Amino acid sequence: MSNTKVLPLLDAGDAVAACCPPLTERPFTAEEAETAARMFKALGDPVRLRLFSAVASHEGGEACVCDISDVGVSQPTVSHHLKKLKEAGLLSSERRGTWVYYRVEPSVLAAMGKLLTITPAAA
Amino acid sequence: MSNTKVLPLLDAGDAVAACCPPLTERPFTAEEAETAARMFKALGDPVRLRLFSAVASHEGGEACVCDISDVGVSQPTVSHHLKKLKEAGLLSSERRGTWVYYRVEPSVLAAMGKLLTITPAAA
DNA sequence: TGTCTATGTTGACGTCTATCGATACAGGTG
DNA sequence: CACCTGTATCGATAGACGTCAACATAGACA
Repeated sequence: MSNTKVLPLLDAGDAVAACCPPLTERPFTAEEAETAARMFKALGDPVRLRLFSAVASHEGGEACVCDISDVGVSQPTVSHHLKKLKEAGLLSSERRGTWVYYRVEPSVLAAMGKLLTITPAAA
Repeated sequence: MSNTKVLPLLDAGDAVAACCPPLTERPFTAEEAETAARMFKALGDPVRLRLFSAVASHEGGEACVCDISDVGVSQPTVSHHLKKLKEAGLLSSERRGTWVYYRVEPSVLAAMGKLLTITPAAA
């Protein structure tokens, strides 16, 4: 908490997109695991997964908070989870007038999908 | 081995494999999110991710504990994390003589990959 | 039998995290 | 300006989690 000087949100996304080979290709290094685990961890909470899925499946890949906040937890908790997803590089946000819109980072989604690819060599 | 039905490991794997559409297809229900989040959470720790990657990339998709336990934590911690991966349905284990071998569940890996597929409708 | 190695389990400890109510901030409307 | 709505932050708290040392268990071998 004390060492949160700056939040490198965009860097996180880029790092994730480029960091890692498929899980089945070779053993991850400590660094690769650290980077990739950050993403998996972000999706490792049911509420966050529902929020992320709601945004990802929304028209245009973006959604207002008011459209997705019906997940059974309080408003501060929703805000907290959206922040976590942002810090993990999975979502970006933009305020337009009264409402705040969250959007998925497609490159990150693709990178995660590649991680779970089954390589011919390992199969 | 005694047929203790304590841990429904295979059920967890099956549930994961069949539970969920791509994240971008429609908002997850609470139940779907609960199931899928269990997997992501299991991979959301750097040590577990390294262990899983080590097993998945090992010859034949299986590895002895002794081959993968060099991840910078104590032996009990390695055992603890392997257990977690087992409970999440990502790995299965089998004792052969002195050593215990862990193997990846390929169907689960494929199911997770499908989760992260970008559907044409959402793109 | 006893001993050695490989792996799992237990119990404890410190840290992280999900959650909430209260509050602050931002922007629209009157 | 004041007021209302949508969203973020703060502070507190209960529970989950990662880690280790100590101990337990399973199999191989003499």
